[in-house]
Amino acid sequence: MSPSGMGVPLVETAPRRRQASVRLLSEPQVSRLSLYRRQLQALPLDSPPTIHSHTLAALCGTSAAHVRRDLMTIGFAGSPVRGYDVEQLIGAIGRQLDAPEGQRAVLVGVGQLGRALLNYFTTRRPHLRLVAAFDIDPEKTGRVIHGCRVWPLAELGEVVREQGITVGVLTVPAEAAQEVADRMVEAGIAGFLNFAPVPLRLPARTFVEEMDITTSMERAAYFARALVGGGRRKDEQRAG
Amino acid sequence: MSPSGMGVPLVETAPRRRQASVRLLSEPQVSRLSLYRRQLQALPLDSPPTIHSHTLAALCGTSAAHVRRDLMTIGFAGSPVRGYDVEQLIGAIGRQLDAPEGQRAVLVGVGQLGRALLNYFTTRRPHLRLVAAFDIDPEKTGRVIHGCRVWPLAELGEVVREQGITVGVLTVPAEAAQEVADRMVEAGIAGFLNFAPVPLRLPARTFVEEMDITTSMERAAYFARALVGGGRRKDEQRAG
DNA sequence: ATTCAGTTGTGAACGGGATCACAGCGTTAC
DNA sequence: GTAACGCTGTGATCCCGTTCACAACTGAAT
Repeated sequence: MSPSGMGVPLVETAPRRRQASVRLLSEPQVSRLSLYRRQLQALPLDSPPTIHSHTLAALCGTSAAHVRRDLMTIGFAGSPVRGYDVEQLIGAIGRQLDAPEGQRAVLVGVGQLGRALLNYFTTRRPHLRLVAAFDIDPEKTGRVIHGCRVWPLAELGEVVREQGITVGVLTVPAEAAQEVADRMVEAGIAGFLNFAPVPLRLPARTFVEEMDITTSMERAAYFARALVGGGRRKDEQRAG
Repeated sequence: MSPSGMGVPLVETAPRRRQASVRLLSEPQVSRLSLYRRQLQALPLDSPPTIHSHTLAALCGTSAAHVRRDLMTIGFAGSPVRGYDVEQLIGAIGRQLDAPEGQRAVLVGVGQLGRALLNYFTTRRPHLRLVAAFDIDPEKTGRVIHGCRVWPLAELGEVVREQGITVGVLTVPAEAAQEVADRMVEAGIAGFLNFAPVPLRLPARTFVEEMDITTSMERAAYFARALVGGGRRKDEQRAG
């Protein structure tokens, strides 16, 4: 589906996700920390001010050892009996994950999925906000969708540069994805959420989170089959 | 927030993704194979009938070694000079990933995101089809959205059981996710795509693909920052 | 004061996916 | 016919996230 057709160079390709030169946190760690924080923030008001690794693990579907290891990595200590201070932990995670000055994101491709995501994000946390949307269709531009103004695609570079935006959500058709992504990189976007069903080929010092729904669906289907069908063929054994 | 509030049991938790007792393919392998197939099917009509590992790797953003290893795993051989036969490879991948009789999926939660996903999938491949949607809101039920009928949530069990559906997409609010998921499991669904921002706690012999958009966004933001900001602090070195 | 239950912090071991490197071989060119 | 190129198939290796296991410690109970 690449626009360049079959003219794919024969050079050996690099793995699709580049890492930071100095990587404080691993990818899964960032995911888990993000989840820890969200679960902690959603705790009822009358819950105790501290929480055990057990409990947090249960809330997040991980193991206690995992939680302890992650908190150790970010240098957050707890009390052997009381556990971890919830408020302070939320702060510590924020200090790791969030830019002190906050970060802004744009969304490109205001189709149905794009609109759904705008809805998802515009009312979200202040440290990471979707501040603009873009589309090539003149019918869609100018409007404000869920509190987010839709600009013509042509102005992407200007808006992104002016506001120092670093994160981008791609919800354009597959054919347009690579080209649009290139323009976003050029404008200064370094972190991508790619919902287009095409792997992006981007320069190093760029991070792409592939949100390939079709592939995810096929994974779910495959393992659904492997789990229920496969279990009948072979002696059942607890996962572990 | 888990409906059970703080009453989380103190038992040690298991890792959140259970594996098949006999696992033919690993999770990343299934993802890649799914992608290989899609890219192969999207090849222009005038492309050669065979393809090299190099080329396929470039199309999919992986390495040639990776491609060869994956195809070796599914027992598909190529010619040392011509490469892999495209048609046959597509067939071989299908034989691994697809159920011979096809698989059906349902979607629960016909909000904006749910509708966008319905749009995405109803016109898709025959081997994995979204055949029904469910919602608790009487206003939404009865209608047909993108060729997919919306049923009352109460009839979920019946429909899923009758049609032997094994895959489910969850696009309900966080508060409802766990409860709905439990009902889906009970009805026979074993593979989940969970878009609700809550980790699901499901029995073994069940597979959950967490599609946590918020977390993914925070990941993208974190690494965007680590890549462009972190590189200035430390000596730049190629990712490797 | 002292004991004890239960939790944290962390070195060490484990496991598995990614990558390397090269032998083997089919195809083409001459 | 023969040589040589370049791709495939795969054992071996590497690397890193996960898990284990236990010492150290804290606070409560007595």
